[in-house]
Amino acid sequence: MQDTELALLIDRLMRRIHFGLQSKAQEFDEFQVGPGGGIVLLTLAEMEQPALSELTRRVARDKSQMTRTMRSLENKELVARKACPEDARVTRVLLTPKGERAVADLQNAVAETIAEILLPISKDGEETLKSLLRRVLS
Amino acid sequence: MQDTELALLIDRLMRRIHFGLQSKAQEFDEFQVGPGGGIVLLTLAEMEQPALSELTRRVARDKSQMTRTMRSLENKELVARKACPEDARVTRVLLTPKGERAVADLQNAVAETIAEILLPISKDGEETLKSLLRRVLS
DNA sequence: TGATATTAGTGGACATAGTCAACCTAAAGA
DNA sequence: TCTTTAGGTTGACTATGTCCACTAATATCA
Repeated sequence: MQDTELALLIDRLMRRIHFGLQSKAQEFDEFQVGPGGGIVLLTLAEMEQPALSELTRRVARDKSQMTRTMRSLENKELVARKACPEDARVTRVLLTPKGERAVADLQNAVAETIAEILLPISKDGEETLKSLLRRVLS
Repeated sequence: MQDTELALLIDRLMRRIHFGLQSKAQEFDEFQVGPGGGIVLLTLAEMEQPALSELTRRVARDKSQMTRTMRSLENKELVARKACPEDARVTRVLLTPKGERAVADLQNAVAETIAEILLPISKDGEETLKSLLRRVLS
């Protein structure tokens, strides 16, 4: 028996998160970064001034798209670029103070949404879920 | 501390599945249904001639987009529409024999991809993961 | 050292997917 | 009957994704 269930479950969960966040976008997305910019910001917040290429690998998007997302975030003054002395090809990316605030808002909204969605399972279940996903993606 | 980890994990897993499938698209996606059509076909395969509106709710897409996806699948003769006698507004959707074959190919490819991705965790872990997701989405 | 690959990043062109509003028809409710 | 609601379609627009070409800087290795 072919097991395709997981793929459909993941897709549906993704949509749930998406709609949950969208419904409160007015309250938290004051800079209108949208889903694309949001993922980049949240990921960036977990890294230490990564090279753009590292960030790109982490979010698993095309580098050309990342160029455009970065430009948009830069125009909103949420992120900044910094030259890398050791390697003139790379640009390091960092959050501006304004970006830090945007990230905090994003984190609140995402955490709230996730909490709502995870209501049907226990705290233990949630931890198990995350630990399994972490292992899969490690 | 705000927990946004799950959202990022889900996003990354989604991308993994996406790339895994894309890399073997030539082998299985002979009708070029792509990710959008694929999700619809797989979901449809699990339902009994649903109304288009039911299918739309299940995959959580906009109804206008579903109209277009359906047209594309219909042009490839993978799905067919059927009038509903009880309610003249609804159209029921069903897989054609050709569509059934496409679904079988899709299922193989997806199952194979999922299996590769889930290598780091045990069979038990996999079951736990699915059961947690099922409960969340129930 | 110098020729050649590789890597980081940008830009253009195009395809796919998502969103929103208007619209039509059929059914349900008052 | 009049009004409301649900199922579907269409159009227009935005956002994402993908592919390819290109520049500049570094690595590799003869």
